[in-house]
Amino acid sequence: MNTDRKIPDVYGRIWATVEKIPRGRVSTYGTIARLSGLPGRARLVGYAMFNLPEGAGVPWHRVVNAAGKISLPHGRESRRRQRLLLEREGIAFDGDKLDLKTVGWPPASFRG
DNA sequence: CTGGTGACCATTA
DNA sequence: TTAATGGCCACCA
Repeated sequence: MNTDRKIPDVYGRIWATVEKIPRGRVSTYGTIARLSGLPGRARLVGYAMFNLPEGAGVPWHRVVNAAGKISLPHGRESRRRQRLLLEREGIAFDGDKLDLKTVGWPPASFRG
């Protein structure tokens, strides 16, 4: 394969995990990191999202922080777009945050 | 090499 | 509840 790739394949692994988030659900940076085999590297997931090319087909909007809030800074266009895309999928917001217990993925009942 | 930054998170107080 | 702290690691000047 490609032994002299410039982009770390962890990016591709992270993006592949994000693609698994079903419509109407959200996951967190830490969870994506863990499911990608990169426990404790939540910041790397944020970095991978930041460097995500547009039109890649990755549902980046379904990734929020552990507090259940959109992590993009205020005033940024993509922040408003993320909220819009989530509400479009039927996700309800209470102020700035959503309920991870309800719309979080994987669901809490995953275990067992 | 060093130091700063960031779409993070768990712990502690 | 908020705030501070340490850990994490790719990238850049």
